[in-house]
Amino acid sequence: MTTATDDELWSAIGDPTRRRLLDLLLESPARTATALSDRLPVTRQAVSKHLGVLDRVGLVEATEVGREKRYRVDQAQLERAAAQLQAAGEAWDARLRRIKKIAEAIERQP
Amino acid sequence: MTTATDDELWSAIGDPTRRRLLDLLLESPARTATALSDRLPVTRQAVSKHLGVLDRVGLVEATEVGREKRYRVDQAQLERAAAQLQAAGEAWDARLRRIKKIAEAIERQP
DNA sequence: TCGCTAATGCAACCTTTGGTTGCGTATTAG
DNA sequence: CTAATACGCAACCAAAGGTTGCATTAGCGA
Repeated sequence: MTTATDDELWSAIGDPTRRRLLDLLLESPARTATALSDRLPVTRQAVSKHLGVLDRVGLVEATEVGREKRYRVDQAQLERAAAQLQAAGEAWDARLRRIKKIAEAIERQP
Repeated sequence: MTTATDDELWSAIGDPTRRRLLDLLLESPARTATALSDRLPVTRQAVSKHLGVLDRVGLVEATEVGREKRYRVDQAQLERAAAQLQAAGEAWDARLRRIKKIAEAIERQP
């Protein structure tokens, strides 16, 4: 149920800082690494590395404007990621329910 | 939207090996660390450490039987985690939709 | 135009964490 | 009783998140 491609996306959005980065980019697009680092408890370089990761998996894209580099979220990709999160949650939920049923069935016949 | 407690659970289920571990424990409960490591590409010690993490956040619990220690999933806790996953996915989805609407509205008025 | 400031990128380094190997201890099987 | 098995602890390794320091380049005001 957890494929290799899954893991790539997971590790990308699995990091708290990267999640907050995506969050910030969603509420105000086209921000630069420096601007983003102002709103996070980490340095610009850390932010820059994270943006690099997000860029490599295609969750964000950047356009260079003069001396600054503005990032924005790739909506389609993030939608894919969000869908996978929901699916993962639902999958576990379903399995838990199945197991709970089995457990109850066993309890009913001593 | 992403609280501190969130992060604890995220980091617990954010690791691929831990996710597979939970998966294995769901399909056949009360397995030992050694048995679990047989079905994973890592050593018993690695599995043991992961089980320690999962135990600390309350996702699994262990009962000692003689020389072995059997682990099982805490259903209530995993349900909480699964719910958070779904919620996170839905939250991002909702924000994306909102932004998409705004973008379209802007495009319609030149 | 000149020089200063602001935004990036690159590199070295530290720390945490997932992972391994090796060893010692305890419990169970023969 | 002895041997095999399940576990825990400790040292060690590599990758990843994070920091500091420095070099580079683009914009802006005098």
